[in-house]
Amino acid sequence: MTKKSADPADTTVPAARQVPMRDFSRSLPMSLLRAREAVMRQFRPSLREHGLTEQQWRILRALASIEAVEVTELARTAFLLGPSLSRILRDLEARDLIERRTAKADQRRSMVSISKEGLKLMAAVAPTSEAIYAEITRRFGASKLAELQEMLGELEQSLAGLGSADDTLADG
Amino acid sequence: MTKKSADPADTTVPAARQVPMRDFSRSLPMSLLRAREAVMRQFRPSLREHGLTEQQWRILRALASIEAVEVTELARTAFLLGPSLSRILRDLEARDLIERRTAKADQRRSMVSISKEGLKLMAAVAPTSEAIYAEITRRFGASKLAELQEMLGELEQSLAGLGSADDTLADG
DNA sequence: CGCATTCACTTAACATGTTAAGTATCTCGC
DNA sequence: GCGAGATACTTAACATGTTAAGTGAATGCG
Repeated sequence: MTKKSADPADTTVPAARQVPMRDFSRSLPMSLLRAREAVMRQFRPSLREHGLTEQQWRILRALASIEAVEVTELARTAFLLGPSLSRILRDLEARDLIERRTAKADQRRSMVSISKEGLKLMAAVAPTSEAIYAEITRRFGASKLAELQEMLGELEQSLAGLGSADDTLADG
Repeated sequence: MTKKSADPADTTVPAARQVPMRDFSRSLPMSLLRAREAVMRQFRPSLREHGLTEQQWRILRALASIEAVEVTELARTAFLLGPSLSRILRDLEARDLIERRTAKADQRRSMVSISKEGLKLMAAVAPTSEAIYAEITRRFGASKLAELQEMLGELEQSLAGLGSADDTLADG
């Protein structure tokens, strides 16, 4: 732990230390991953008590503020890929937390909405969830939190359209 | 795509709009998730070309700077859970990218190190990876990037020891 | 020593991420 | 109105995340 072992005079090195790269643990992806994990660790226990995973909760929340959405738009909102969403919707429907009906105008489209059961579950989870979020805000600082979110948004913007030319998740 | 289809005249509202919560898409977990995805989207194609996943790459990078580590410490460094690491090490070993030997002092421990093949692969991937990182830094701004990482670290610190009392991943 | 406990790791089971292929429906040009 | 292409989703296949249980080896205590 306290042993750096990055000693230039270390002659016992079998193979390593030959590929020059940034310190791995300080890379941006790792920072983001660790930060997000630190945050989600706070929420998971509460969600778990209600039999919900993080993604299922995202979907319910996305549905709570609207009447009904197509699957594709829901995927964009909840930031899930189609296949993941497809599976989760199947399960949520089996649990009667959501409802699905085929759009009249376009038989390909499936309109998804939250059910009465789903709303009841949300009402049960929301207070705890909000309390946790409030505690995180208190610990980190509200203004700092806002600033962080601002920077995260800017980072996203910086990289928009850099990757694949056909970024499906891009905001039309 | 350009069709919103959120018809206000749809009087068939089933249930929604009854659970008061923050705007879902502006929650901290979502911001972190989107930001990280925006970043990783840049790296994945290059890694994929070399037959590596993001996690495999994390492991190789973690191994490149040391001689050998126990699996448990590697898990902490690469920020992977034991079971995931166990599987990935099995695969990387089958591909001769890493080597494993049981510790003499403690037969339970398994010492992992990167192989010559692994180093060769890293040497092949590193340039592109560094170039991508440089481009991200250029786009977002070096000082802003440093500031962001600083804030992410603080966020982590804020939440350390809030979740489970026995946070195994805590830095000793 | 004997044995319960702890430890390091693996396996198992289920859920999601990710890419590719499949299916049904729609659109459009002709 | 028909057939090629686009669209909206689903299924499939493989890899990882996550939790729980299993296995073998070390520790500690009587």
